[in-house]
Amino acid sequence: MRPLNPKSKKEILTVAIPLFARSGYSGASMRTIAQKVGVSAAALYHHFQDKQTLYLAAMTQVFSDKADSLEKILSGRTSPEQRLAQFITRLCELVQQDKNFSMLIQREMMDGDESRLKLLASEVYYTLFEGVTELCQELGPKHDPYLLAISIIGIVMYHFQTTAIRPYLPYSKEQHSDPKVVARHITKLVLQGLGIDYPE
Amino acid sequence: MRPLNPKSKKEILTVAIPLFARSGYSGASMRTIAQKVGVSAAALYHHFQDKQTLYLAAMTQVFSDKADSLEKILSGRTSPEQRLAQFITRLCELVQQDKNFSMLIQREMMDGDESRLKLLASEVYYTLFEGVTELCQELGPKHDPYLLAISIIGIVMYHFQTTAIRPYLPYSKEQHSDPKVVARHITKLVLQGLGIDYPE
DNA sequence: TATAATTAACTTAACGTTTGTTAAGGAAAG
DNA sequence: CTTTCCTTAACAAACGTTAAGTTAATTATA
Repeated sequence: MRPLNPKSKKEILTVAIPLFARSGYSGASMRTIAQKVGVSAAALYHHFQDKQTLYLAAMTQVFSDKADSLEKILSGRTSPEQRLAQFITRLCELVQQDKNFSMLIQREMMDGDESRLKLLASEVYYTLFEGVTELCQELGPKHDPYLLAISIIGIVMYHFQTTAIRPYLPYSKEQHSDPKVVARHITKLVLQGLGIDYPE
Repeated sequence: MRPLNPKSKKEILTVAIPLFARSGYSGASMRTIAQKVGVSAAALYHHFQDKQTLYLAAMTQVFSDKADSLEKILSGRTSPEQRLAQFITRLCELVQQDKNFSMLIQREMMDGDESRLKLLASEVYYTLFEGVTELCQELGPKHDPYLLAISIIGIVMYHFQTTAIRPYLPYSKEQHSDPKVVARHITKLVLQGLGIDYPE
């Protein structure tokens, strides 16, 4: 009989995303995804042409609208220092609250072929990166804005990438996973690194 | 007939390492590794109990001695500023010249279960991290030394993790991949971030 | 010193499993 | 009566792994 709750594309993606994030493309099988959805493996092919298509749809879904709130901050009319602080804080929150997002970005940067890297760049990074680079230029000519932009984004990403190994490292404390604490640390470091006094 | 050039464990590892780095554990098959070595898949089982064992041996080989040169710098008797500058420069060189190293670290942080994370921590990170944290304490109490240590290592790692996607981002220039340029940028940023004047 | 026994380093062939994917069909909603 | 959303069954290919046999170098024995 026809199922009472037909599974939509979105439901499948919702299940597939964390599986791809945790196990990678080759690590997450169609059967595993199907099972978690509560459906046969063949059913997935009713919604998606093949695994690649499903994977790409998952990527696009995770990436969409993610950069929006960040771009809004970057194009705000407050002072550059405030925009930087807000940007860092927001990025920390984002990365902390949606682990799939940062894990999938990471995987794409390692596994992605040219076409998928282009997708990642255009869908997530490009405009965002442009905004950060321009903000860096505003903040002062002390550093190469490109290198500075990568540094800022990199610090944030890395702090949360290392979450899993953190417990096995010395001096580790719980507060180091708090996005607010991390955000303040990074903001302070970067602003002072730019020769700007950081209030409080 | 018996092969004229019997393949040693090390030769197999030399081939396996870049394959694991590029494709991950499940992405690199025993047959692929064997083919690249120039040997049958079954031959690998003469040298290693199973795939897990081969993988772990590859990890250990890549990680061994990697942290040594860095630890030497950290325990040097020069000024803290100099040690930081040297450390950052050396880490940039290391990560740039052995891509397998940083890719495998990255994969382990994502894929590794508890036992493998412990291996990674004890084999690569622990002593190194301890050294950087202590250096950070010496450099001044302006920041939490733990967060600062992660930030420093993170900036370096991220700069080289993003190499693949770099060409598709705005403002990208070739010099941004030069470890010397990156090292100088990071050193300047961090030292100024600590309120220390960076010479030159 | 010649020869027999052992061992290291493989080979081919096959195993059972899992993989992505397809074919054929069925039930229910519009 | 078509379309949507699924099912079970099956496919060939690739997977990790093992069994059994082969060759050549090494070692032990006579």
